[in-house]
Amino acid sequence: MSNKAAPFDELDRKIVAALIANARASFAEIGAAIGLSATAVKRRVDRMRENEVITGFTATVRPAALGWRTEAYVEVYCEGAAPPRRLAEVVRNHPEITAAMTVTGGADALLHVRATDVEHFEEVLERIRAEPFIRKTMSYLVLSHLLPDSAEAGAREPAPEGLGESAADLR
Amino acid sequence: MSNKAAPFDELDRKIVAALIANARASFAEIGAAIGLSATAVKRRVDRMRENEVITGFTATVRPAALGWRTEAYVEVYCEGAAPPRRLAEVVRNHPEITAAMTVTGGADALLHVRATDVEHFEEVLERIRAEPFIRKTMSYLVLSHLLPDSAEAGAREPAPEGLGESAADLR
DNA sequence: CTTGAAAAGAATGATAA
DNA sequence: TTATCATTCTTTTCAAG
Repeated sequence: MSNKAAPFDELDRKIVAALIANARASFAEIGAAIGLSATAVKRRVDRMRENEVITGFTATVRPAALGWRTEAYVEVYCEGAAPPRRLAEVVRNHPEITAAMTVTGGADALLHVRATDVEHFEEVLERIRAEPFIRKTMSYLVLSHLLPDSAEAGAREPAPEGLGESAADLR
Repeated sequence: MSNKAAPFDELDRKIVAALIANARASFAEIGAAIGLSATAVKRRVDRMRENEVITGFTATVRPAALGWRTEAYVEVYCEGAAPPRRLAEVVRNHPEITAAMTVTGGADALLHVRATDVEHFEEVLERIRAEPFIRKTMSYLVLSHLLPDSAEAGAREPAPEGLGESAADLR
């Protein structure tokens, strides 16, 4: 009664860390770094994609380079009970919302918003506030980042978990 | 007096969108989709990496699969004037902080924190609050996501910008 | 589970338009 | 800027330890 199906070992962790650091690294390269053949690495990656431990591979861009120079978090307060189903619909209507979640605390939801500039952000905010059951919003404009952006990068240390699973540091 | 050095055209935008959607796509594949040879695509990608329009390629993981089941945003209030330099130092001391920025509003900074569970989160919070000049924190635990995670993925429409540059939708 | 060989496909650099 | 071609490297499948 120990590990069920070798869900995630040290080698997997290192592979994930390598792919987070560089999603275009070759399997041979990763294998060389951790002492495995390219084939072995590929099979583990395939398995982790299957299990949705790895959900995809993406390019990280510098939003300012694409013209997105304004970033904000917006707390949303709704009329009465806010059904998350309905909130999700609203959120999808505004492409400038890049992340949205329900949270504890006074607000019903927290949105991450990107806009080209402050004028654009104001326009987005007005659009959001015009949605039927949004009662109030409260915005935090992002001034400067204190960490290298890191779209959640850099698996590091294992953290103990239930039984035999392990976790890796994000960032 | 129009475009200086072809900084970012429609083809570049499509390439970025393709790489955000799948960072492991081959240059030939991307080229076929947008009517360019693999070599031409590669050269444009090289240039965008050079310009740091594209800053890297990363794997997206499902944090819960790695044991990170608790997520929160934490507002930080400091004693007196909070020097961002000093704040950045503090932030780097806690690997559970995956993003941190200074913001407008009452708080001095907003942190994104990942922990394995609520107990771990409490421990992180205590560690942060024990830092010299942190006066107060206010936490928003994330309950559920309203959008598919998207580590800032999916460039879509061009948005007008200064003169002749273009921007792409994130998400 | 692993490795290693072999065919198919991709990356890269030179050449030329 | 672009495409084509040749070389090298990588991915992927397969047989087998």
